[in-house]
Amino acid sequence: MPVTIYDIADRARVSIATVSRVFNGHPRVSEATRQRVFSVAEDLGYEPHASAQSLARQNTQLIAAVVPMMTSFFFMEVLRGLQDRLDASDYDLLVYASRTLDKVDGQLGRAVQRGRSDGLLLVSTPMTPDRARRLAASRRAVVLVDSFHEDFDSVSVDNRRGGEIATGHLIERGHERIGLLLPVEASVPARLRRAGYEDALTAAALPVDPELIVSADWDHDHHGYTRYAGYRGMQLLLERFADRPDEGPTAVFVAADTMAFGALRAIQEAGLDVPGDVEVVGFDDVAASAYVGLTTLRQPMYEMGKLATEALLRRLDAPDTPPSHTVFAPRLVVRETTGGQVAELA
Amino acid sequence: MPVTIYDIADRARVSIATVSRVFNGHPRVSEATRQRVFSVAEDLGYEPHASAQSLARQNTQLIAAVVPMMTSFFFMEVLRGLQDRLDASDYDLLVYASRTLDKVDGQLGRAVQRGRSDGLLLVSTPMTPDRARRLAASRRAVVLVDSFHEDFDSVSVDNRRGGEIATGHLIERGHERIGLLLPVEASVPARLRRAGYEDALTAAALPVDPELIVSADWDHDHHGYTRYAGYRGMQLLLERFADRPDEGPTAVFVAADTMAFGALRAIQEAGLDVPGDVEVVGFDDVAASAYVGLTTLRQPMYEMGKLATEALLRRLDAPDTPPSHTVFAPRLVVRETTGGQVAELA
DNA sequence: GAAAGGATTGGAAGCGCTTCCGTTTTCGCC
DNA sequence: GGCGAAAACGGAAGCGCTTCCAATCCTTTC
Repeated sequence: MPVTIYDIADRARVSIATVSRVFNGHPRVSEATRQRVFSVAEDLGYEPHASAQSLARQNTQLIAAVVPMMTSFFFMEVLRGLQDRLDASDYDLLVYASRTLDKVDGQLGRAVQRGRSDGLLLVSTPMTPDRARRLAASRRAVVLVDSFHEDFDSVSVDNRRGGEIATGHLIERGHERIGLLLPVEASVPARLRRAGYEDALTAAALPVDPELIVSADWDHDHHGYTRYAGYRGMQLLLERFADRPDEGPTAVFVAADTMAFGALRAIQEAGLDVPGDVEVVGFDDVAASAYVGLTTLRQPMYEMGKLATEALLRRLDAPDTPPSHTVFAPRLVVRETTGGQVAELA
Repeated sequence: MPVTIYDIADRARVSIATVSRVFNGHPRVSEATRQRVFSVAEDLGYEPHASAQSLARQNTQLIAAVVPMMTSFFFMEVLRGLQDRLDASDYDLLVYASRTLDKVDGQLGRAVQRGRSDGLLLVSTPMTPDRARRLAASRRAVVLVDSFHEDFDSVSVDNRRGGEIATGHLIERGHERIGLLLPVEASVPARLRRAGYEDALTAAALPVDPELIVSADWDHDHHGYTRYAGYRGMQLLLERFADRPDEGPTAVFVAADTMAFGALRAIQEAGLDVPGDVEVVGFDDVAASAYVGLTTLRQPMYEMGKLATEALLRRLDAPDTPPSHTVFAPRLVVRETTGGQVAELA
């Protein structure tokens, strides 16, 4: 039933080798036979068999993206960038989306199976030495998005600088007691953002007060990048200073917008006003942030996805280039939560 | 360099047939050789070659999801459902995400290539006769999510009923002049929601006034499912009644939450209050809706993804069952924009 | 102790395509 | 018209695995 190159070869009175050459645009085929083969193929409704091609060519035309979808918005934007670039190539996309980081290794294993994909895009996946080893052993093209390892191409955002910018913005606005809300400790980007926070404080000769810092270590769903984590975290922070309000934070840097939404709610429930009593800065600039008027740091997620794909495609046909690392600086977007204007609609 | 079953066969002193049997859990293999083969395989770091397996078995262990990502939230939720169910199987997921519906046919073509995937999940893709033909011709397992065709399994939500519920809710709250904001006309779910809107009005003996209806036909990005489309649409609607305010709408049913956000902004900019002057109901219940307090209709997106996958897997090993159709009823979630309570946090 | 019968195993033919190596054609040119 | 080189094509060997069929090996059973 399914038509193969043999059927075409028969009907077009050529060998299968020639049919194959025609379909692969091989130059050494006469125009006449090329036409004939194409027309027979058309008649029979022939379509090459992807698996057979993969096996024979030893490549799959598939690239695999491994993505812990912690914040779905980040993921979506990166995916859009990916997909847009991929559309212009003839690779298809295999997605391994895990809800938590513990599943990543399992997914990685599947993605890396021989004959499954030609290249890997690892998004927001911390590079442990073990993972690095497995990836290297798989001898596959790999590009890291939103994480870093010197052996692999990477496209990321300067989280530390972002933390510094966010905190610096609050310092400039006159705050001295600045809270920090983080997801789980294990999150690498979060650690870097924290480092930036500390950098900014230190640069301004302000103390780093552990009392002002809360990590949502109890919340492992989505690795703490949740509205609830922000809500609870903010409550905890406020409770700490319940009996000595003037020592409490007058501003908070929340390491992720999704968390910031929860934090805003908690502040509101505590009877405080934003930005009147507490100013808030987030990180990510997810879609809802503009609507809510949240000041935040925008990561060029779409561009990151696009660039990463670009890098992967490049590496795919030049495997032995030394790794390249692209770092984007996040951009501060000032909105109402730090006294900015009501944002206009895009 | 890469190790194959031949290498294992050599070292384990068995034939490749036996190696294959061992790896496929074939019962007719003695325990002794099974052990031996496994241990050799372990030593050599053997891993089956996916493409070779696909070719030999005539199946790919891949399922393809074709998804126009009109509203990213909807897509993400469905994807989560998909992925969660798939994790428990040994299928991997190929994603064809197109930004617009015109690209769908191209993606479909790729997804449907022989030897690419075993089954297809079509999300939010209107079933034209042409598409139905192509799918049928591909002889592949197909499940439709958020769309319908009698020849294929489908999992969808009753959009018409949703429109009716939304409108009915507003009617119950005493409104008689109820606006309707739609994305592009072409959108099938939107058409159904509109039909439900008309049903509800008719059932309440209220007239259907075309002046109260606006379609964002100018906005083809994301098929009109954008905040901007809602913003502009609402402005248009308000402008229409600028000179005779008492004939204008006292409530609006917006066919998608993303659009509703824009509509809320437009209402606010017009100096009107929600819900005081205008009440608003959306559709979808995306993440931001709860935060904003938008009354809306919740689609069980996650469950739909999960169920669809379930159906696909079922069909994959019983291809000749008659198609099944699952319809979920959307659920009304009352929030502030129609005078509901401030929602508590999840 | 031999025949019957089931459990194990090996041989070999695919699965559908690519590509290396030659062989046959064709064509330009003296 | 004949020669050589380039162009066009065919044969056949893979790619790495599955699986049918037949051969071999053990147990049983009488």
